[in-house]
Amino acid sequence: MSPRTPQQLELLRQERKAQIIEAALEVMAAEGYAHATMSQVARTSGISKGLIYNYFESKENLVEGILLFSLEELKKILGDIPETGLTPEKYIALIDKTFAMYRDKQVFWRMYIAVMLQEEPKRIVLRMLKGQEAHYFRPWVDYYTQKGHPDPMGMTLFAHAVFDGIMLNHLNQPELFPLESLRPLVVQILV
Amino acid sequence: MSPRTPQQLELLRQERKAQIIEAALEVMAAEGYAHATMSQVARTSGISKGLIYNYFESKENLVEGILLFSLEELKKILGDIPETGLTPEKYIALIDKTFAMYRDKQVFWRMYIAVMLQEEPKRIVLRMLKGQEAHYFRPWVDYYTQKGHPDPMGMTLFAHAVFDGIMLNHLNQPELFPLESLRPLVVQILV
Amino acid sequence: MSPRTPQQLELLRQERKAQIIEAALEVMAAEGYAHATMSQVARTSGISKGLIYNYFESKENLVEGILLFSLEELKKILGDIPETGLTPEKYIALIDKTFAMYRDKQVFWRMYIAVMLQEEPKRIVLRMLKGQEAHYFRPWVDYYTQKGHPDPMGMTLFAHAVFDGIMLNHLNQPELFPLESLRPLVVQILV
Amino acid sequence: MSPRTPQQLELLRQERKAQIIEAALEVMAAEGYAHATMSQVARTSGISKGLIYNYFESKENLVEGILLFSLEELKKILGDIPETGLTPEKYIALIDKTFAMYRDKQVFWRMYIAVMLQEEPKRIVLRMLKGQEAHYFRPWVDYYTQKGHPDPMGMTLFAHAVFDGIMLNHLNQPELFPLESLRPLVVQILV
DNA sequence: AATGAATGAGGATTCATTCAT
DNA sequence: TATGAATGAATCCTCATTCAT
Repeated sequence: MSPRTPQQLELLRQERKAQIIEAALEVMAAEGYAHATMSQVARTSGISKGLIYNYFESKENLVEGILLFSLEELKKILGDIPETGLTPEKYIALIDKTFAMYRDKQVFWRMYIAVMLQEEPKRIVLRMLKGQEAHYFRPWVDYYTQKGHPDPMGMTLFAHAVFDGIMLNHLNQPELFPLESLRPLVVQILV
Repeated sequence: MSPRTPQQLELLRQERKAQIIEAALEVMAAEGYAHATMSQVARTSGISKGLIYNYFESKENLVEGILLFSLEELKKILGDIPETGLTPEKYIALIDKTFAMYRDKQVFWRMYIAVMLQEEPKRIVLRMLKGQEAHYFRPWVDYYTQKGHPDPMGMTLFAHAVFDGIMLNHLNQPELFPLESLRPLVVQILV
Repeated sequence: MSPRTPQQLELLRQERKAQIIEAALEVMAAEGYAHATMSQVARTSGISKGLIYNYFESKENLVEGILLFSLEELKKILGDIPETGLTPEKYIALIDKTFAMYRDKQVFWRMYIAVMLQEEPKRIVLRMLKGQEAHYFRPWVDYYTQKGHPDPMGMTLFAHAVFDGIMLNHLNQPELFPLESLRPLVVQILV
Repeated sequence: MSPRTPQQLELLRQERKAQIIEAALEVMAAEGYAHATMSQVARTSGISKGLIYNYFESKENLVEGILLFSLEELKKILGDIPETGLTPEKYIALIDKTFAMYRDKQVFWRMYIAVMLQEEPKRIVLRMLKGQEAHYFRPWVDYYTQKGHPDPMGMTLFAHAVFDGIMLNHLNQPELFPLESLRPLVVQILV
């Protein structure tokens, strides 16, 4: 037979990569970054160990891949906010979408924090995020400025701290931190 | 040399234990819980590996020791609040003490989160904390009740989420999350 | 396109084989036999891994191919000596040609020795050479016999040891073992 | 019981190290550097894999250890020659001792060459030898100068090439390169 | 004939824990 | 009580070789 076309190969590679990332996300969520083994990822993904190294040159590199992939997912939540700005309605919708993610993508959040707190991978993430904060925070700063808040940047940071804190606690003790009952307070204080 | 009295021995044990915990805290802060090795702890503490196992029966057990030790430290911050309750002045003082700890004991907080997010050690912590939340949250619930807040428990959780979120972000990007400039907002919204 | 004739196909095969061998020689010279990988050979030669296995059934087999190929090259240096015998003039010319090879084909010599010293490939070479030494040494034995040397076979071995020793040292420390300044001595003692 | 004294520990470490080197030498001689596995070394030495890494931080490092150890052995052969210089009698004795080593320490020579030809470990060896050649060659240069040889340095290199060439060939085909029958020629031509 | 994705056995290395002294 | 040598299971990673296309 004739060999696969470059297009076919590219497609195949994309699929495999997604397959590996999905499995890695699952395993690392359950075991934690350091405790998860490449063998587990291989078994879970149904892909041989060797092939994984064909796509990611090391375990650390795999984590980087996961993070890149996940950040793309996160961006989707923001939707057009970075371009068109925040409104109260959009803010509330964002809160709901974010809370939904806290519920459904625990996998990612757990890894995100775990990774954040380890020196090595942190550098990877920071490199990825560096210089994007200003751009990322912009809609909030504008929003609180328009609302006439005396310290828009401070309020922006405060708002983000609230989200991270809720996420962290919900991750650890979901029943103690029920998102629904926190929602009204969050809306009232932040929006 | 005359044999030591039991009291002296007990004192010696306590000192050694503190010495080990301090070293472990230092190593784990730098390397992360999973990446830190018992050999490093031994080298840093100046105590032989064998002897460490005389004081802590496993690495996990050592982590438990660190957490117990650290929780004691944390309790000191609360002072008499659990017994005598919160007042606005005490609340503000508590905020300042907490922020000071975020600055000075990054070591502990880093490990605290890292540990929180790994399945295994988490159970240890949870076992330690279980059933204490009600008791621990009490002063806040009372405080917000007295203030006439419509959802004292929700506000209590919200307040704690704020603290955790600030801590998490300050840990990762201290210059982006300056505690001083957040302080007025925190006081205004929470107290 | 019209189908190629069998002759064309055979020619193509020969070219491909040479292409692979050349690349393998290059890679193995740089990395050493054991450290060189088939993937590197594929990349360097511009021929896919799969196709390489169409020409050489294993890595070991590829090495054998290289050696066979290289021995042919070596034989060319000897020219008609095996048939017509050695004369002083021919001997000197041979020395010069050999020294030139030490300079230009380091690749091959390095691999030659590396291969010699590893048990597995050595067997391959020995199998190839077995029984040829007598034939190969003949011109030297005859030469030293005619010169009236009391131990022609010993002198033959001695001469070959000299060449190998020079090659080995020149390979490792070219600037310490300058071939030109050794030439007069070699001529004087061996010819 | 009381712990071992530093002296006891040092002695123990020396013994273990020698034990490992001996086994490694044996395994690498039989299998070649690259093909030898740390597991084999462990099995042969009767020492656990883990402990080997307590003494040598990597496989490459182990090779370095072997070479250092072996070079010491080699120096013993030279005896007082570096200080007191060469005489014909000493030269002949040296030839005999060297030939004896070619016979008995094939292990070392094989590894020596193998290592020489691999880029990475070569640097280790070169670093060890660098700048020692002049000192090492001195007795030979003096010897040939006194004999009135027109090119003492060239003759020195020639002599060393002879030894290396004989060693290389004897290693590969001992029966074809009988050291005894080469001895008279070597003595006659070099001494 | 040609490609490179896929496999998996094998090898280097780490580290919690034990144990002789 | 105190030491650090010793163990070996567990883990990451490599690479010759195969195979679907």
